[in-house]
Amino acid sequence: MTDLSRRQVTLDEVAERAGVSRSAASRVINNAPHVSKAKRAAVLRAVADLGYVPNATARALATQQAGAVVLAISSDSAQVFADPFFAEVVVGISATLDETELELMLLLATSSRGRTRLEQLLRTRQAAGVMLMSMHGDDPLARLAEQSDVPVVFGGCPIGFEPRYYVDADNRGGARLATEHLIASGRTRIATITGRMDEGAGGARYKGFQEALAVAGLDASRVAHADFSEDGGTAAMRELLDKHADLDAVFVASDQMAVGALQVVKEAGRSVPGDVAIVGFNDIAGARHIDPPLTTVAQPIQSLGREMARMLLALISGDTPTPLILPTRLVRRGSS
Amino acid sequence: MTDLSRRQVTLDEVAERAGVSRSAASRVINNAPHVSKAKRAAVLRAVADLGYVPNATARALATQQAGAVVLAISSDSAQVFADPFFAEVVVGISATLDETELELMLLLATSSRGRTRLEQLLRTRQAAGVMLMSMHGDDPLARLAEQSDVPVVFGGCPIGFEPRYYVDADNRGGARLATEHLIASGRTRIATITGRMDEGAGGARYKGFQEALAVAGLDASRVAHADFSEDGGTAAMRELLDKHADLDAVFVASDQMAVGALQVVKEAGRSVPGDVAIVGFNDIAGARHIDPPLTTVAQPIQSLGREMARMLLALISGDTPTPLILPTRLVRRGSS
DNA sequence: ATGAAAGCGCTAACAC
DNA sequence: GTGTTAGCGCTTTCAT
Repeated sequence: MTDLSRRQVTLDEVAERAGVSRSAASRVINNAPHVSKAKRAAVLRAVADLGYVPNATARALATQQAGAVVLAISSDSAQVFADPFFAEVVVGISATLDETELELMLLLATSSRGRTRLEQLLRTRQAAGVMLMSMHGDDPLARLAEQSDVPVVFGGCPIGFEPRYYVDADNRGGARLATEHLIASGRTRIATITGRMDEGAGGARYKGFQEALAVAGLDASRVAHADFSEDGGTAAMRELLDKHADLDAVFVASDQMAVGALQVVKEAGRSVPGDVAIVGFNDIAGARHIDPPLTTVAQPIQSLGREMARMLLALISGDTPTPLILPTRLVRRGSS
Repeated sequence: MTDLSRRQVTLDEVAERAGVSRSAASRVINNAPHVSKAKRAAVLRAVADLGYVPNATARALATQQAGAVVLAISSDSAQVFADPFFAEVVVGISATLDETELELMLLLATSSRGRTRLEQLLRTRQAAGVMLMSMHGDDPLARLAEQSDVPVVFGGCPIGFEPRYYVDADNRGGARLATEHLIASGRTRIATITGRMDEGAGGARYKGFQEALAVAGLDASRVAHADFSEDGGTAAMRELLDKHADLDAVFVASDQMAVGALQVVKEAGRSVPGDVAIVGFNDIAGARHIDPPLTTVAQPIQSLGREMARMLLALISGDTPTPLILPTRLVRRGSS
């Protein structure tokens, strides 16, 4: 009987059917106190009979609080979202949100339209909260987000400023781990290919690399900068081979770049890991299948999503969480 | 001056500031006719001064139409969304939606809660439209979606029934292409590893395989069923090698499975493509980097997303689009 | 061309 | 416990 109802069933109809006032019905729906057992039951029955589903829009308008949170990816190209990384993050977020009434909106704030939308979101309280990823520190939206009165959690700590609330992977620690591993296996002329230095992850991984080398008293001058992409890795590795022909290992700040770099090294006639050891970062799905299988630093991506959502929920309910750094770990495979 | 406004700026405030009635202001905002040039200008100025942004919730309530569309992934495990495939789809969808006022909500309808949410979405008009992916034909939600009075477009044609509106990749054609390529290169004892046969893509790819073999008058009995996953591919390949030791080629219905299969073939001491040629499906990012690089069938994933969104927009605005099949193409690499 | 008034479906004060 | 009332911010007849 609930099937045929094309029209929205209203609370008034439920109330009428149950023979109670609208407020009583409302109280039952939101299981608030001050309703007699009998009336409560009557309302519940009416709800079932009529197939009542509260109108989220009306509720949002009345309560002045939105029923959705937003995951916004702020970046120059929508293409970055194609990185499997985000899909994993979304799975984590979704898992956490699943236990609430909140919906998840996705905003690829890539075009100027998208950015405007994000800006409006931040200004008006159309969303219960916002999760922001791929934010560059110098992006004005970052500041705006920080000042906004809608709760905002950053995913990844942008370079240049530390947001109040964020969850990030331990990029620096992971890079140290990787570099120390290289050192421990006897390498001494260790290079690095960095990611974009205007991104938090790029800077942090570079810093970790430097630290490890400093502690060991090794030379940290063999560095080439790239942009996290495979092609970038290719170019950077060529540069490295060119300028620092003596290198015997390289810490590459992303697996995608490592793939490109590996190719170049092999084409240059050097063996991996014999002549040159390589360690990547991210543990992408393909990492174990390239030849040789890539040693890399894995980060708990789904947890990242889960924790971002959790932190946002905390913020929404008025708590004051502290930033979170999630551990990374080294996955040893053949390339080092 | 627009910065400090913590409170929502209302239309009334704009109207007052502009010295006009609320209706006039409203007309300007929605650029409706019947407003004098002077008043229009005044309102526009007030909007700019105050930093007015219409309240989407209130608007939705008044107009009875939602400001968001939903992408729902219906599947037993949230994990499927981690497939990079969806990220690409989302990029496509987002690109199309970017030109509209519609927001994108993401619903991983995996838990029973998630499914309930999807169901309610379909029953109540809380969303302007819904895009449904990974639907199994026997899922009751599929029927419900088909009857729902909110516009629904399917991504991928579920097995068992053909939805009114869908966009799909040419899975059957792609599989034929792949198999024909194998035949053309002289293989005669061709096997296949299928995906889940309860999914549209799984069935269609298998059918394409059969067709190609039938046309060539070749035996199509060498088949093992798997579930699209790498582990599934591994197991299926073992089975195949066991039961049909004479095979000289295999069409694998997904790259993930192909990766597993390739491994098994090599471990069995057979060379690829010398002894056994392999063709995959999907052209995942890693396909070109495995050894040997994987020949595979590529589908236009972003286009899939774009077209789904376009079709949904058409539906929302009252048109009656026709289903779309997007072409696939063979990407020849080393494994065949 | 213009403004007044009546909702959209819900919640929340407030009286009883 | 219970019901009445007044909004939330917007759109939309309907008179003027």
